[in-house]
Amino acid sequence: MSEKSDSKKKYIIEKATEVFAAKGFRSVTMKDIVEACDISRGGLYLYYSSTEEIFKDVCEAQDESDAENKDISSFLAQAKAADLLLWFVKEQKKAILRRKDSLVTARFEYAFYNKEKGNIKEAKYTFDTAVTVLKTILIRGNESGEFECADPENTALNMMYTIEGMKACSSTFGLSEKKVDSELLFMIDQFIEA
Amino acid sequence: MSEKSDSKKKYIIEKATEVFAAKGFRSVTMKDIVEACDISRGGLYLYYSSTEEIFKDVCEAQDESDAENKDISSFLAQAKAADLLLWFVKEQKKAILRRKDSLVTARFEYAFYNKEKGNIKEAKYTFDTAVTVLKTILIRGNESGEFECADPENTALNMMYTIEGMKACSSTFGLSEKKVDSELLFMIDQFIEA
Amino acid sequence: MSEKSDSKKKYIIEKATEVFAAKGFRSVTMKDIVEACDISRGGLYLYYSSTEEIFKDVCEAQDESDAENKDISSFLAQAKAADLLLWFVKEQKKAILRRKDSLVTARFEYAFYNKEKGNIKEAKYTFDTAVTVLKTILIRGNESGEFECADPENTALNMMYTIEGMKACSSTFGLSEKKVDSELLFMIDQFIEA
Amino acid sequence: MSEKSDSKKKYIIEKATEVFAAKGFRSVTMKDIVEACDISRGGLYLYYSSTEEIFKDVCEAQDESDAENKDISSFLAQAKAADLLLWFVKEQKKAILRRKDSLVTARFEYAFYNKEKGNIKEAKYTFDTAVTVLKTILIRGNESGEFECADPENTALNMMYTIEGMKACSSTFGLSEKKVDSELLFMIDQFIEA
DNA sequence: AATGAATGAGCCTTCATTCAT
DNA sequence: TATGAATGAAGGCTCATTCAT
Repeated sequence: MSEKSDSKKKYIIEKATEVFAAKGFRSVTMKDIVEACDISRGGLYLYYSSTEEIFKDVCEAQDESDAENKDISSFLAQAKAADLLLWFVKEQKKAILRRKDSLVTARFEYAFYNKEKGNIKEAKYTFDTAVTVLKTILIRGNESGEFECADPENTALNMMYTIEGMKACSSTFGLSEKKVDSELLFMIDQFIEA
Repeated sequence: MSEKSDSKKKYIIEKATEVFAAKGFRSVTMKDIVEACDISRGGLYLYYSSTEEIFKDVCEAQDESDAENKDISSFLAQAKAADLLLWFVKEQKKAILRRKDSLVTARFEYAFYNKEKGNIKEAKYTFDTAVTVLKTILIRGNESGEFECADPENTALNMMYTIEGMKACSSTFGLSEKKVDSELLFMIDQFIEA
Repeated sequence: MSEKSDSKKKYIIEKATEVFAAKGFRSVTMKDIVEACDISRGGLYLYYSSTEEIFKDVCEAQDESDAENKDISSFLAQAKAADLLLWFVKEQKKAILRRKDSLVTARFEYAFYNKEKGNIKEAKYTFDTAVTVLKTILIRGNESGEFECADPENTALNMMYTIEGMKACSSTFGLSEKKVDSELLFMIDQFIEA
Repeated sequence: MSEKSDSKKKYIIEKATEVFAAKGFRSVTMKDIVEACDISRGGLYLYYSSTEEIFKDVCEAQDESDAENKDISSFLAQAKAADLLLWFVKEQKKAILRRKDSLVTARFEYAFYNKEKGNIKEAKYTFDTAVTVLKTILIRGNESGEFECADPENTALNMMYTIEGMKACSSTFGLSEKKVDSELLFMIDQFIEA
C-alpha cells in the first residue's frame, strides 16, 4: 500500500476532482467515481470507503497545490505591506476563479452538508484567519505610510465579505477574470493613494 | 383543482418549507415531504411530482411574503434616496439573516444544482437587478446631494458582492444581527457624511 | 397495515417457513424470501427488514400453532400424572419429528447465531422449564402411586437431555417416527410398571 | 508441496481452528482466515480453496489429537467391561465439554450445512458406531457379571441420545463439568450395582 | 381526491477468486 | 511459493413512481 497504491490514490483523486467539479458534492456517488476512474466497484473500496473521504483528499490535494509557493513565514516578515496585500489579493483571486475548473461549488455543498451534521468550525476558522491576516497587513501598511486605512479591522472584514461574495457569485453564475480584477482594484483603491 | 386544491398546496408548501430549511435541497426526498405533511405518497403526487417543483413553490411563497410590502414603483419614484437606501439595506439584511429560520442553505444548494443543469440565468438576473437598483439609488442620492459617491456603478457592485458574502457566511457559519448591522453601517458610511 | 397487511404478513411467513426449513437460518437471504414469495425486493421491506425479524415471526407462528390445544392450566390441575406424562411426551415427540417438515435445523442455527451475539438465555429458559414441568409430573405420579421414580429431579433432567439428543439427531441425520416412539417408550418404562 | 507446505498447512489449520471456534462455520469467510493467519489472500488459496475444505482439515486435526491414545483394538479386547465403559464415558464427556474451547458449534453448523447438501452419512455413521461400541461394552459387562442391563441395545441407544442432548445443551447454553459428571453417573448407575 | 401497497431501479458494501509480478 | 491489487457477482437497502381501490 505504499508507492504503487499512493500513485493509484493520486489517480483516483485526480479523476474524482473532475467529478466533484462537475456535480458538486452531494450528488456524487461511489458509482460515479468508479466510472470516472474506470476501475471496479470493489477496487475503489480498496482505497476509499465513502465519497466524503474522497472529497476530503480531493480538497487537501487542491489546497496543497495552491499552497505550493506559500512558504510565507519569511515573506510575511520582510515584505512591504503593499507586496503582502498584492499577494493576499492574488491568492483570493485564484480562489474566486478556481470555481470554473473546480471545486468551490462542491466545497460550498460540503460546508452545508457539514453544517447539517454540525461541523461548522472549519469554515469559520478559515474565514477568521483570512480576516486577521488582512488586518495585519493593513495595519503594517498604515505604519509604513503605504496605506491610509482609517479602520483596518472593519475594512479587513468588509473585504473578506466581498471576496466571499465573489466566490459565491463565481460559483453560481460565473465571473470573468476581468470583473474580478476590476472589483479587487476597486477595493484596494480605497486606501492606496497615489 | 381550484380552491380546495390550492389550500392543500399551501399546506404542503408550508410543511415542505420546514423540511427544506432543515435539510437543504438535495437531500430532501419525496418521502421526507410525504411524512412531514402526513399525507399519502400518492396524495403528494397529485399536486407535485418532484422535490424541485415543490422547492420552486416554496421559494416563490417565501419571496412573495418577503415582497408583500414591496409595492415599490411609487415608493421608488417619490422617496428620498436616503430612505430608499435604507429600505434596500433593510431588505438585504433580512435576506442575510433569513438563513437562521430558513432557506438560504437550500437556495444555495439549488443554485448549484441548477448550474449543473445549466439554468443559471435566474440567479444572475436577481443579482444584476439588485446592482442596478442600488446604482440608481446612489445616483439619485448624488444628484440630491444626500450622498457623495464617486463611482456609483462600482460601489453598487461592491456592495452587492459584500452582501452576497454575508449571505454565504450566514449560511455556512452564521452571523449575528449585530455583526450584520455593523457591516452594513460600515458600507453606507463610505458615501454618507454627517 | 391491519387486515390486509396482516394477511400479507401471514403469507410471507408461510413462504419463509419453507425457505428456513430448507436452508436453515444463516444462509437465508432477503433475496431468497423475496423470490419464494414472488414479491418485489421493496415489497418485502414493507413488512420486514431482516431475516432475523422474519425468522422470529416464523418461529412464533409455529409455536402458536403447536400451542393451539395447550390451554393447559386446567388440564394440569386435574389430569392424572400418567395422562400428563403422556401429553408431555407427545409434545416432545412432535418437537422431535418437526424437523422433517420444518424448523429445528434453523432453530439450532439461530441458537448458535444468538450465542455468538450473546443471547443464550432463551434456549436455557425453555430447557429448564421443560425439566421443571417434567419433574412436577413425576412427583405427582409418585404421590398418586402411578409412577415409581426414585429420583424425579435427575430423571427429569436425564429425559430432557435424551429428548434434546433426539432433536439433534433428527436434525442432523433424521429419525423415523418408529424410532422416536421406541425410545420414548423405553424412557417411560423405567418408572411405569405393570 | 511436501514438508514445507505441510508445516504451512498445519499453521493455517491452527489459526483457522480459533476462527471456527469463535464464529462457527457458516459465517467464517476466507478473509477471516487470511487475516487470522496474517498471510496473503492468494497465499491461502495455494493451500485451500474454500472454508469447507479448511474446516474438514480442522476437524480432522482435532479428531486425530483426540484419538491419539485411542489405539483401542487391543484395549477393547482385553479390558474389563467396567474399564471400557469408564473410558467410553470419559471420551463422551470430553466431547461434551469440548464445546467451551472449541468446535462443537461449528460442527453442528457444518452438519446442518451438509444436510442441505445431502451428506448426512458421516454424522449418522459416527452416532451408530458409538451406539454399537456401547452396546458391545454393555453385553460384555452382562456376561462378566459386572453390569446388570436388561436391554443393552436400547440402553446404549438411550445413552447416546442423552449424550447428544448434552452436547447440544453444552453448545447452546453451556454445561458445567459438574453437571455433566452428575448426569453421566446417573446414567451408569442404572445398570451398575455396587 | 386520496390512499398506501407494490414495484423496480439504483446505489452501497463485502467477499471469493484470479492473476501479474 | 507468495503477494496483494483488482475484479465482479451477490445481496442489502432506499426511494421515486405507479395503480387498483
